[in-house]
Amino acid sequence: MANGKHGERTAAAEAMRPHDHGDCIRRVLDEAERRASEDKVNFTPVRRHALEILLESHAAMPAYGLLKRLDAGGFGSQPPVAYRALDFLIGQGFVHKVERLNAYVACMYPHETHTPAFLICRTCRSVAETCVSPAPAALLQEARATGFAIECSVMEAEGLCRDCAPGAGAPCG
Amino acid sequence: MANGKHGERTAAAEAMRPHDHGDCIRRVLDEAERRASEDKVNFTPVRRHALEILLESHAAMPAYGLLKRLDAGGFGSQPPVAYRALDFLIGQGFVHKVERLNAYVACMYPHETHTPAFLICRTCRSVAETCVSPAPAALLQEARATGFAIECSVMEAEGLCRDCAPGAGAPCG
DNA sequence: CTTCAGAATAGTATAATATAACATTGCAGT
DNA sequence: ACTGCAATGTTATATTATACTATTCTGAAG
Repeated sequence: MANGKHGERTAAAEAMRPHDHGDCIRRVLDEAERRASEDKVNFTPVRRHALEILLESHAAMPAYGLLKRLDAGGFGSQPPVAYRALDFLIGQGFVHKVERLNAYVACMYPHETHTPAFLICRTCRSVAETCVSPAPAALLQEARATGFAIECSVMEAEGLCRDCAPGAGAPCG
Repeated sequence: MANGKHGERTAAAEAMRPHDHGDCIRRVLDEAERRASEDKVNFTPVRRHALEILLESHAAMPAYGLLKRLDAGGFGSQPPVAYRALDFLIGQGFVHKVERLNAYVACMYPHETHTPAFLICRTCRSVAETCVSPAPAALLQEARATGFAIECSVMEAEGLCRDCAPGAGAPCG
């Protein structure tokens, strides 16, 4: 099955097939670096390291997992360390939160502002990001009808990735 | 602004306009009762009371808010009381979890299995449920392309409801 | 009627996620 | 040097959720 560990097969959208993940990381990191200097925001060591950690795999990582890694890197062990880095990275659009998992994943499309959508495997917890339209048509329509102004949306589908295909029952109600 | 309190205006889909919320509650409760007996599941007092509490408003309620109310009703004060009731209600499709808020809302369409979608006001936290297709087209397409089997999906849009229309910046990154 | 199995509830403890609040540092602009 | 702001350090606590064990209730089998 897919497992999202660095260098192994993952189920992330563009990572369904084995790929040079080193390239993957470099590409995104370079883009982030470029965007940050362009926007004159402070891409500090802890922020950069947090992004590097999340980029190691296409799987979502919980905040406390990230914190542990940051601590190992000498950036401190208290929750605000991780949450501040995440706030920044999410603000810049370099990282997304996967609400369904309460976990965080590096954005694979940092070059464009977009509304992400995720395919989440309930078995291996791999997360595939796709880059789609701002919101499902039905929601847009309902919003128009009721005078609701959509600012951002969350689209997450849970199920089984190809590699986890056979057994078990649905996780949702 | 909309506020979702019982008997006042709310921004929930069918509740954008003032309505007889008593009818609203009765209708859903009756339907739940019917479905429960049809499915031979045990709609016990604590489960029923939990649903009644959530039905009081079209806003999402956190688990510990529900717990407090259940405790006030004599059903116990420990977290499992609320989470067990929620597990049941969600399993039956009578309640949805709003992932973005980590909060729970009574389903307004208990008569049909469906994938819910929500419009969440970031100011008044009102939640409007709409009843839509299983997943956004783009996700379905991506799923097909990668062999991912979608079992359920989450669609949540955050923004400003009509009543909260003017000021402030976006909450998302 | 008794016993047994399963569902539901009660209760305890703790895990996991997230933020508030305040102190300190370091640097850019004046 | 001073000042103002962004970032970081630190402590504490809030919020959300689950694991686990024991007990009670109820209905079906014997």
